[in-house]
Amino acid sequence: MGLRESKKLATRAALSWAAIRLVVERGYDAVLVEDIAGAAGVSPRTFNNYFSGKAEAVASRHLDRCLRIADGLGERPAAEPLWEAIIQAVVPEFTPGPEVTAHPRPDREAWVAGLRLMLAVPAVQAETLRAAASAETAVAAAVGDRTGTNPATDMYPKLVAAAVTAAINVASQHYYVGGGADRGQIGDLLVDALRQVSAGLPPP
Amino acid sequence: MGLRESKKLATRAALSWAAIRLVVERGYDAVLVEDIAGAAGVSPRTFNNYFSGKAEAVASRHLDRCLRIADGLGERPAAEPLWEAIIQAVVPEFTPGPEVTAHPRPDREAWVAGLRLMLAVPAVQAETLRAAASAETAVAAAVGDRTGTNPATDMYPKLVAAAVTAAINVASQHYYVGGGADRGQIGDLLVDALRQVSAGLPPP
DNA sequence: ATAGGAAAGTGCGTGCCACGCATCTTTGCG
DNA sequence: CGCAAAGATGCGTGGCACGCACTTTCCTAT
Repeated sequence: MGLRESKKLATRAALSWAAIRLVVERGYDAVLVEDIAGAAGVSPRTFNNYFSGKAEAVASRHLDRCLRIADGLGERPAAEPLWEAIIQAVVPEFTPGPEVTAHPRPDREAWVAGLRLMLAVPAVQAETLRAAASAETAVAAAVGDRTGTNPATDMYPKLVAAAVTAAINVASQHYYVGGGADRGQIGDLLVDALRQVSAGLPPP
Repeated sequence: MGLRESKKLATRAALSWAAIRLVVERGYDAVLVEDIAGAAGVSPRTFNNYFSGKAEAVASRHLDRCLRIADGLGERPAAEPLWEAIIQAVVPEFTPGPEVTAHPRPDREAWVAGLRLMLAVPAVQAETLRAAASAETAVAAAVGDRTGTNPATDMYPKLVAAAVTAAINVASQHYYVGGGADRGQIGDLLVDALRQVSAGLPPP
């Protein structure tokens, strides 16, 4: 990768991170595109070369995460059962790295509160869902490779991808919106949700 | 219901219908909020008393449809198995009424082409997904009633609702984006998708 | 029946935003 | 070293979301 592309990725990451940080800290409406661009050290006009709007910038980290899930699924051993491979590909993307867990930041509750507010903004919800949905194509392709099905003709791989997205959405919502953000591990919720979906959701 | 509420519903329906018709005919960017308001016989300012933007107006019919699914599910006999009730609640909402099938309009292919274009607009995709997701609360409540589970504490009813949405999305996409909009019935795709999801999506 | 008040519709003004276009700067390569 | 392509920037414009104040319409309680 040349200098060109790596700088582009760095700018994109800086913009996305700045967008999230500022929105969590100040609230969605109180953050201007100008602020985000400034925080990322770039011109306001350049912001729109990367994202079509504030909401897309905020959701782009979720998009990247879902695309990494598709990649991760493609790299699981072929002998592994499908849903086990899915779980192994999904969970790591939602477990905070050591750089987060090492710092038990005192403002964690403020951060979570800001996150909740951010996720309650309609435009953010919409763009987040769209990000996940657009990544489903890549996930479906990986599922197609693994199961020998064709995403263009069979619904099966697309259904699996959409079901995975659904499980992720429900688990995330249960974790953040419901009061789970304090006591439980989100990874456990994810595993639970994915197992239930893969079991066909029979009435209990 | 008083005159007040029925007028409100009529205005909302008129705005939503006008938005869809104009966007399908002319393309998303070529339609101004002013045009939609004019076609609905209402002031431009009033448009924003009903919808936060063009995209939400376009997606509102899908929102209504998903909410009717929740209602319909609540009215299925309690003895009916859950997933059978779901299928019976979902399918009728996607089968065109006799007022559509009676008229084999000559411009049907143009309409479908416009529809495809409309569904390809990012803002429309995002708002459509958000509409379905917000209706999931109602669907989850109905599932909770039927199965004796609590949407506030258990993920199960929310997972069912999200899985239903996922199946609807995949079947719709397969029908419109894929070439199924001409030969097949969308109802068959929906039944197939819902059955696969309820069977746990085992690899074929 | 009617008066009072709530709810909906409207007009205006404002600030933000998405994006086309032209220009300048940086990068990769011969 | 110099050139062509890609990216960053500045400017201008049309549109949009929404707060606010005012008018109109409808419901309700006396």
